[in-house]
Amino acid sequence: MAHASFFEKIWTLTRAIPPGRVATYGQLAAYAGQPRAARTVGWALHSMPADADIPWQRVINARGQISSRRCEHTVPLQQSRLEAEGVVFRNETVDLDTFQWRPSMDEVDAILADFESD
DNA sequence: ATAATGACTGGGG
DNA sequence: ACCCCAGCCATTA
Repeated sequence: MAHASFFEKIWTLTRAIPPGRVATYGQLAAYAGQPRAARTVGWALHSMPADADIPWQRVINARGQISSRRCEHTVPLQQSRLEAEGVVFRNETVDLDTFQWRPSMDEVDAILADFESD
């Protein structure tokens, strides 16, 4: 993987989120090495290649709610995609205690292994 | 090199 | 619990 950009790390991490689980922007930012770059994660997903097979719907905000109001992906679309995977919404909110993806540090390292050897 | 731009977040009121 | 706001930071729409 040549010159691992922050965006590429975010895309790779997003692809690793299992179906039926969700991750938050801040969570992925931290895994990518920038705990304070949550906003940049949203940008990374917004600018991901259209042909890439990335489960963008599995990334939501720290409140357990969908934050895609401002982009082409409508909230209903993201919610329906998640519900199709088994994620339950209650009052437009996902219970993070139940559905948040919680990989071990080792798993995260393995997911990003391709970037480390740069 | 600078400024602008968000699919954010945590804390305070 | 809810709303608001200042701080955040990689990338360049």
